[in-house]
Amino acid sequence: MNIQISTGANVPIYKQIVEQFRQAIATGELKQGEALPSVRALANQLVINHNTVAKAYTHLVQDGIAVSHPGKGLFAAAVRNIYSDAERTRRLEQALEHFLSEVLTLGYTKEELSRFLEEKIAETALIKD
Amino acid sequence: MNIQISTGANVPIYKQIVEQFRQAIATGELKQGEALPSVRALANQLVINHNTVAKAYTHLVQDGIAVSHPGKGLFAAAVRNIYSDAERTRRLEQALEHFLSEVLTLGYTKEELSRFLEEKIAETALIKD
DNA sequence: ACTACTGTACTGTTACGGATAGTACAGTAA
DNA sequence: TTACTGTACTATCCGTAACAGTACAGTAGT
Repeated sequence: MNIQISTGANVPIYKQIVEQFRQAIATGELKQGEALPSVRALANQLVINHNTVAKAYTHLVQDGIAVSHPGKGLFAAAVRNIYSDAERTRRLEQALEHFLSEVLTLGYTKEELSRFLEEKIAETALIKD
Repeated sequence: MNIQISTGANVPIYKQIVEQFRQAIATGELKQGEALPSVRALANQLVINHNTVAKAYTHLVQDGIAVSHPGKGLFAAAVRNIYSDAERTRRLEQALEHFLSEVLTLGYTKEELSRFLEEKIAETALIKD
């Protein structure tokens, strides 16, 4: 796992870590049962405080995408639907609305948008078909 | 203009205001030359500090989607492309990647995603065809 | 048993952003 | 003159992020 953070971004470090592990597990880059780097190892690698990594890990556990074995480490959980169907739909709708709101101000036409989206989805790896 | 804010959200009030005016102007709900509510009027209406509204307004002006006439008020600017083509593309790509990243963890298939997107784009009002 | 690792849990401290309150000033218009 | 407009300050409060340091119990190899 190659985690990268940028301190200049307006998004907190621990959220960047959470996001990258979320994605790695969702895409299968990190398979079920595989161990995540230890809090101290990752903290040392990223030159940040181990508490910050620990904070990210608690989020991963709370989200159910990683399981904790105190004394052993953190491990990627089984890929499964964490949310209910309603929650899943709600999150999708919210994400989409946020995206459209962003794009609205850019003045793209529906055609341009559709074309761009289809392209991007097609080339996005590891979204199951 | 009916601005609504939620204090419970993790997004700052001033950003909520900016976002809603951005959208209102982009969609044409707020036409060029139309006046925005005064900082104090809106602050009073939303029961927030007028400095918070002023902060939102400075962002709108900086973004070029509203013009300020000190002593008179703030007015919706002409709808135009604020960004260069490169910047426009960059923002679109970034927004899309963020969206896909969000959705990736939800486990949607490409077909589901495509269908959902097309539907949503079609029903979204006022994106020029 | 010893050692070295693991996650977790504290106490402080520092820094920054968001929001508040209050005040002030110059421009605009009835 | 009066009442509005945006703008610009100062000061304060609170929450979050990140830091430093320490500590403890669980796990595993030697």
